[in-house]
Amino acid sequence: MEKKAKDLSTEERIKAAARTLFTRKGYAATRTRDIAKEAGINLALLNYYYRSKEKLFDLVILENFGQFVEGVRAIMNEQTTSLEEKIEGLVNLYIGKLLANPDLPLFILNEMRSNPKTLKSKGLTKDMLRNSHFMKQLTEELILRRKLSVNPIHFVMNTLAMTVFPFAAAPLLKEVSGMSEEVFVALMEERRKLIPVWIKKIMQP
Amino acid sequence: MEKKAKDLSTEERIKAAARTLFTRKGYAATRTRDIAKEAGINLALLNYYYRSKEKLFDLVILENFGQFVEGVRAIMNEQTTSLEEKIEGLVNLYIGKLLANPDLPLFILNEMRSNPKTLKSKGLTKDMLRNSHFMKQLTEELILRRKLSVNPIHFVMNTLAMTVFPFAAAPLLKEVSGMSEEVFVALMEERRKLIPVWIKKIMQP
DNA sequence: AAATTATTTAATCAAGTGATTAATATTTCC
DNA sequence: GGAAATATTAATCACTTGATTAAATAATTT
Repeated sequence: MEKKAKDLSTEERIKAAARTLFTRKGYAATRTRDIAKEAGINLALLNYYYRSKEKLFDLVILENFGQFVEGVRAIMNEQTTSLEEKIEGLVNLYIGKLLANPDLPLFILNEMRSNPKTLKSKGLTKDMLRNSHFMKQLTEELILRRKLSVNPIHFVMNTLAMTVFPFAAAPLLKEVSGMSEEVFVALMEERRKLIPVWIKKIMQP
Repeated sequence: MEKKAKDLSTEERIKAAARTLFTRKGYAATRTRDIAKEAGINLALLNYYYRSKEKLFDLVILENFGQFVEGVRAIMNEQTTSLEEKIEGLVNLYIGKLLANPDLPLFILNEMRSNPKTLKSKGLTKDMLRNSHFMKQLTEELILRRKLSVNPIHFVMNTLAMTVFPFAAAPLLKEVSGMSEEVFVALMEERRKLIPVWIKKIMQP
């Protein structure tokens, strides 16, 4: 079957609909009839193409985790960039990703809580953090050069926290602060530059 | 009926079971039969005491949001403490809360994403942040004294991010770093002192 | 002790859900 | 053009789920 220009195939439309709804609402709260309606197809086609709701969900996990970690390994293991440049790269990567897909953080956090080994089986390798050039540089900087007795993991947590948490908590932050979506997005754009500066500051002895 | 010493009533046991499962798994993924089994009761009692699954869930939301915001207003509006002391109080409050109930952050974040007005109808008032003494002190410190052109909301986000995110992301952080639960808890305890220091540092011009 | 109220249970129900299927339509291949 | 393959649909099914109910038991009140 020749696909129409600019249009997805039925198979792709089902997967896109599934991804949207599973990411936003989770597995249990998403009905197969919801997916069919979102995709604009008959329900039987979901089973025709994907065999079951669960197999479709497995695909969505694969894609979401793939998107979550895409680009990380390259940044973390670039041999010619400084620690500071790596942090800038990582922060920019994630702010860009999450502005485009604000439902992703909660999906990842929820799935990791339900199935902690998911990330390992979906592409996470040791060189994304533990055996990365980044971690080597961070440890050298903190322990050897600055003689800090603080565990370097704190700074990894802080970098991820300041970058990812605002997206996961956006509805909460908007409610407690009264800010609009526009203001929120503007703050996230500001944080591209601010977060690396803050991380640099808190690493000072 | 006289309740046995040290034992909850049937009604309380049902609510405790519901809270455990709803907080961990969410509304849709929790079956009423699951709750009945967890509470050790016949399923009909759930409807006898609470009328429906949804009403029971509403109670759990009320309790969880109540616990989430308990203590915040007092810290935020204490007239005799400094900005720094408020930050220390807030960080200690939340690290204590979340060490005791690590499932709470994701529950709150999920519920806020599903129903953004929930917090407003469950006890959030403007004097918890926007009209708080804390916010007044923060704005004064940043704008008037240090002449920073950075939106004070960034620091609120950072404080919450560094405090809450590690708990929400604990499975992810343990997986990428390889640390154990014991190491994780130790790091959280360290952060009681570290986070206020970091916040102080990033507020420097 | 009897009446009343509260609690508990097994059985059952209606509605919803994920999956299946026979039939039909469309597209591709020879 | 017909056969084969692929795609699609409405109807249906078995099972699950939240809720209900009649009956039995326990506790409380009179």
